[in-house]
Amino acid sequence: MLDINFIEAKWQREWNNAKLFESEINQKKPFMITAAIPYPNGPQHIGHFRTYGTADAVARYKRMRGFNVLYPIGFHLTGIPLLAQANKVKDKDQSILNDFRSFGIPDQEIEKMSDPLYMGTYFANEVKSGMKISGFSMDWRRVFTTIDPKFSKFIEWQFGILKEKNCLVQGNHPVGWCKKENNAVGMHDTKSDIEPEIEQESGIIFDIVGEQYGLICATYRPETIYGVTNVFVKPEVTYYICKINDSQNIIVSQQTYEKLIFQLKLEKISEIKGQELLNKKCINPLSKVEIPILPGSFVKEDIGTGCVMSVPAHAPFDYVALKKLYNSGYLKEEIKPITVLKINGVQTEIPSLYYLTKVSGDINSSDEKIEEATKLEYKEEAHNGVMIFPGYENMPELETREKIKESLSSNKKYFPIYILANKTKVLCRCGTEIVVKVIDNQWFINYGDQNWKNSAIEALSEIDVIPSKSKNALLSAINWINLRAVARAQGLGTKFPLDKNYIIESLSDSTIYMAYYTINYLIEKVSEEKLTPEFFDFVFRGIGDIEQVSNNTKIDYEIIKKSRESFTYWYVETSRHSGLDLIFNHLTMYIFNHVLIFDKKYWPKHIVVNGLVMMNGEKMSKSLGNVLLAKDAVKDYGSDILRLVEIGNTDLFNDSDFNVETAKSIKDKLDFFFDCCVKLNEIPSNKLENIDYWLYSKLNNKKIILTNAMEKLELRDIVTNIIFNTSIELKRYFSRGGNNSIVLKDYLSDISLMLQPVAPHISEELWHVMGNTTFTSTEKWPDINKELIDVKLEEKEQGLDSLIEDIKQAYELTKKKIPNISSCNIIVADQWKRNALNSLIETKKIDATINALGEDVNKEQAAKYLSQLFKKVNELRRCEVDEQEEYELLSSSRDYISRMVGVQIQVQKEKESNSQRASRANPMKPSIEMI
RNA sequence: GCAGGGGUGGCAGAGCUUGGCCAAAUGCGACGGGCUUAGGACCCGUUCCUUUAGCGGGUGCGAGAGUUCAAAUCUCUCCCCCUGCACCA
Repeated sequence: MLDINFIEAKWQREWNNAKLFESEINQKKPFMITAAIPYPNGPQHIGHFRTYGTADAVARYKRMRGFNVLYPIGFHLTGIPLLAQANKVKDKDQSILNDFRSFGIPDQEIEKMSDPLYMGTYFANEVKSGMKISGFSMDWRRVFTTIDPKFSKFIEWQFGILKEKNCLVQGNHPVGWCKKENNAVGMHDTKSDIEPEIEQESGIIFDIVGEQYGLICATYRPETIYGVTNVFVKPEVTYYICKINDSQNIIVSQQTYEKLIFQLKLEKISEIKGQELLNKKCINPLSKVEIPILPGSFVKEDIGTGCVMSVPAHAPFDYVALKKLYNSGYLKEEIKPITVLKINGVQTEIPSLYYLTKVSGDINSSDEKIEEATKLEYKEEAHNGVMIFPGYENMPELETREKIKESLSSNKKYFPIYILANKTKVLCRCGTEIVVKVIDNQWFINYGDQNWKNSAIEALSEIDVIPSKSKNALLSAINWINLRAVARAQGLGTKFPLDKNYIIESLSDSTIYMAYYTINYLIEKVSEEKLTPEFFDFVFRGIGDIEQVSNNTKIDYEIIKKSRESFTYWYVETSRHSGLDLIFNHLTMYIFNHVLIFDKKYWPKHIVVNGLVMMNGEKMSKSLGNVLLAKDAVKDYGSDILRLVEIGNTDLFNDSDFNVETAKSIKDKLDFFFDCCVKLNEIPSNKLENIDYWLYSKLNNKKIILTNAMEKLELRDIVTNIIFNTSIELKRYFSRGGNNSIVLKDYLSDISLMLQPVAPHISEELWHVMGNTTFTSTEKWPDINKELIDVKLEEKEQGLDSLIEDIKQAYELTKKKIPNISSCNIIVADQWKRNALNSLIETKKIDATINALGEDVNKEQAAKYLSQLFKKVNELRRCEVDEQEEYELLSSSRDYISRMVGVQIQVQKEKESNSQRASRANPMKPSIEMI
């Protein structure tokens, strides 16, 4: 039995002593692998085995393939969540305190976590120790965090380049906002962690006839402007007349005014009751038609602007409201809906009525029904609708929307209005309702720049993306990404160089940090103020003269030289491991920033996307209540087994339980391998027999499969092949009478070597038990010996297995009828049948085949046989084993078959048998006769 | 809505790129049997339906249609699910 904890600790000690993973420049080809750095806002849970275990497997495999491998790690402390969490601790938020206690964190530590930096550092250390006991082959000398002052210098340098290349632009940007705290509010700052969903609406101004002010209506569908028949206001509501953008006057409801002042420049002039607007008329800003202002009881005074433009032909609510007004007698004359768009194939005068009827509603329906009709209509019209209004004929609705916005804008009758689309009100932690604020002069990184995009696409075309289907996603991400806001008001991180009141947003400060690993331990003794852009320019871009850089920065010449050497050595062959969820942000930004900053030689080469599993420890803890901490799991199961489980089982985190059964079954298999290794010296070494060659053949096939899987990172295949199939093969070898230490030792040695990437500790242990004194970590990946692959031999063994299956079934079924069966004849098919089979496959013609068989064959018999075969002529497979070979195989395996099926076995040849069933024999599918 | 990825046996999950040993790997589960005082572990078998001993036959990989001698695999249409959509790591 393997004592997992003992051997893991032992080998970790050995690796440390030998400094196996401290990577320095040498003659070998470099390979640098980086995995997304953890965000330490909690203890490390077993999910990390997927990300870092996978990267570790690659690192270990590449070492065995002769590469000089660098696998560094850092910690990402930048951002808001730590701050938000620290605030919760400060506020004594019970749920977070309970969470932390359940992780076994002492109370006095939790208290100190009201300081976000303390919390981050604490958990970073936790995660680090979790990684260490997991035995990941990282170079621990290179650890840093994204809030290290020196790293900040590096980021400032990066942003200097972004600025210099005109990649930073300013503009307006809507954000969730707490007016009490005067702060931008993201998901982490709201009650119950609700993400504020900001949507854009169109505000359209309708001037009022004879007045100095207009109404501003909010709508999702400005393209229906030509279908507007009237405007609704709510009579009992107070409206404010205000000046917008120091030019025209508009009115909005009092309640929406309070929100809109955060988006539009509004200056209140006076108040007016909705009632007072009712007798007035206003002007459609595009068609210039005069339309009435009508009372709308359904108008919500706190949404949009409190004024609604009415399009009865395309909005069921408007249609119903107008009908009701007419029925009540308020309107003397019915207002006729104006239809402006149609859907091909749908015949209707008034679409809103059509949809109302479609959901089996009428004008007396409940709001829910009308809402349903509205949604359906909006959806179908947006999808399939084309305009019928003169001037816009056949233009799709969405295209028209943009056109109309433009026309309105040019008349200054259009203003974007942002609303929160959340179903319920979003509250700040302090209890205040969140509003949308448009921030002026927000800084963006302009990923929309076409030249920049082109370079990124060029780079992507050279990147080996695993799995390859993710390459598509990356390409569309590159095309899609546009402006990205880069400055944040709060959180930990590097100050934004162009406005020191802000902090660089945390995904933007981690796009090129991998390059920093190549130098950070070299500049350990350099004080941060010396780390000027000149230094980084030289090290990472080769700009300038080293003497001069040294003189100007006062940094030691040797340090600069080494840094440059280190970067240029390591950063050529880089592999990036990241999660599927990061394709649309981090990985895309990673490519963009690399192509902007570095020479082509140092662009990304290899991206590995860990698919299928969403890593979200937080969710795991809260919804499932079953966080399995890495350190506990390692103690219970061992790092190697966790690696194998994680790699072999994708959907671990979708299940509520850690799959103990799988872990156990893997442990059993490993124990079995271990026992085989231990017993190796009790096994004699003999002359090689068929079954030994069979094992060699299997072994070399396995090497092909595993090498291939390692190259393509099909890790699941690795686990099934090296754990489960190996155990099946070994068991079959023994039960088939295999007992030869020569082949076993070769087999087990290669298995233990090939275990190294995915189960490094056990790999070392097996290797060691077999008498080796080196590390598998530094051994070579086994070579494939194709000559030992014997297809025919494997075919024979497989034939034997299926024969045994057949006999067993036949035996079981026959036993019921004839209880005293004692033995079984197996009858080997004649050679002519093999010839006929193979010939039929080639010619696909029965007559030609028969003629080719020669004179000694009974043609009638052959025709019967072939006509049967011919039914499936396209599915037949050649049989390479001839009659004599099959006969010898079965004869020599009599004991084995006997043992497996429990009856005596006799082997006969078809032509020598007088059994009635003899003619049923097929090549490699002998006839069976129970006696 | 836009974008990306999916829908396979009791479950998880391969396979579909390069159509054919695919009734579909592997693991788990379930059932039966062996071993045990018993349980666990381990071993053997069964696990779509049918079958006149194995052979064989039928149905079958979201739904439907098509291409083909042949489709889980290729094409088209439809339905459904997951993820992301920006200041949030």
